[in-house]
Amino acid sequence: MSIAVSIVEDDPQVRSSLAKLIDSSPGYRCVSKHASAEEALAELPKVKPDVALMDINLPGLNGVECVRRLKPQRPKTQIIMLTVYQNTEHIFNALAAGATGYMLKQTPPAELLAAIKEVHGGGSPMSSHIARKIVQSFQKPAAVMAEAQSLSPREAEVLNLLAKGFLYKEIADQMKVSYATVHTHIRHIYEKLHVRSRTEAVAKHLGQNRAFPELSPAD
Amino acid sequence: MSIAVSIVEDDPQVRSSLAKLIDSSPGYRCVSKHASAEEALAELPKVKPDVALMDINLPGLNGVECVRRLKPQRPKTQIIMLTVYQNTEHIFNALAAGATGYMLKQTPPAELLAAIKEVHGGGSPMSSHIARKIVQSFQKPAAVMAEAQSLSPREAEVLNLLAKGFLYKEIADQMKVSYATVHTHIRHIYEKLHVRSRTEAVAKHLGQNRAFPELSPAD
DNA sequence: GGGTTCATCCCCAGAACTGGCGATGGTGGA
DNA sequence: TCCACCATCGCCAGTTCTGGGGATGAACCC
Repeated sequence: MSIAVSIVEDDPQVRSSLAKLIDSSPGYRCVSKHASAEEALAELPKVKPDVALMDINLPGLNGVECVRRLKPQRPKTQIIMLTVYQNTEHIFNALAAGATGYMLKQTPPAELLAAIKEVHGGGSPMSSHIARKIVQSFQKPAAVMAEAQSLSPREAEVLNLLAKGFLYKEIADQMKVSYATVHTHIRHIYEKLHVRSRTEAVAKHLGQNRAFPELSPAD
Repeated sequence: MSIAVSIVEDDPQVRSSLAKLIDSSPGYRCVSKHASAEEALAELPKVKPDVALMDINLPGLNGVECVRRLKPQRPKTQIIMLTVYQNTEHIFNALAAGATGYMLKQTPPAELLAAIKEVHGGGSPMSSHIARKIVQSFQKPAAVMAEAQSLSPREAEVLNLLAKGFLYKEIADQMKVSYATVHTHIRHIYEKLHVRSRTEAVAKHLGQNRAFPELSPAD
């Protein structure tokens, strides 16, 4: 059976050329086209496509919001964002909302078809630069790495428990040491990481300020 | 100029067949082969390859540790992990350590060559199932999403600032409201997210317990 | 009008955290 | 041997957070 694809895209030209590409390729069929998120939200649950190509920059409700609302209703429909935006915020928001692929609009037709097949087969296709940005989000800055390295094993253990929101007392119980010891470890952690509170330490530890790297305290 | 590739792999057969593949493909050349992480750490800074293929399961120092130590010395060398492990912990650890690609050993030769080219060209090649797992790590569980949705815009704003480690007073200043208002918002956030402290709220907000989803307080 | 949600502000008491000051014993390197 | 680091434990003062109890006005919907 061919892969059923829906298109959500406001530009009539792009929309019809995508549809044409899909319908003219064996193994694929375009089952619906939508000019707005609102229309897609109304129609897609009935159409039940395998894959949806979703523009981000839609008039009215944007593509990310559309994904966020659509995904709970149609978890099996795999959504590929198709956009010109390469900034990390858009990427993370789209993926967090439930998209499984993220391709740039400039992608050549053959690659786009391959992406549709890949997402339908359990993969997560992305343009190469997008993939690199996602991978980089796992990599902490060298400075943070160096600081983290300076923590002793015991201190690292405490930091992990701190990050889960445990109280000092709970950490003490789990590590089979006294409250005072936990307290001391934490003071050392704060010194080494140059922070003044558990939340700052945790934010640093989780490599955070990922999606929203605006500003931080004491900077 | 062809792409200079080094191989770090303890199995002599796999090692030599990889080398053979690379050397017999135009545009690629195998510049060194290493049977252990220790050897690679000593040699690679001299060899200066463009790309290194790294096994995870090495005797002695493992591949992830090797990457962690190598990357600071050779930031330009792009490292592709080549392994049989598909579990998320290995993947995240490898990427956090500085690997930019993650391919399974069963990958067909043509794809492996494409991956080398891709990583050298600024991408991050990964086997399709690996990519999906990485993307899934951005997607928060439905329950957390629902809770997050219930936050008012103002509360969401407070939560973002909480996540950066600001004090109540600092949040108040930035939002141009009183300490009491921040306090009230935070109490509402805690109620809606079912947490009892800022760190728990932040952990939930950042969709954390990603890499280490062991246990959490009050579970 | 009545109900709801939101955003804003206030007081208070108790719990938890932060940051000083200690201390001991063990381990491992210079 | 001495020094550095680590892990463990203690006390105390001050700060910050948590969780109750209020309150007001505005906006919205039925």
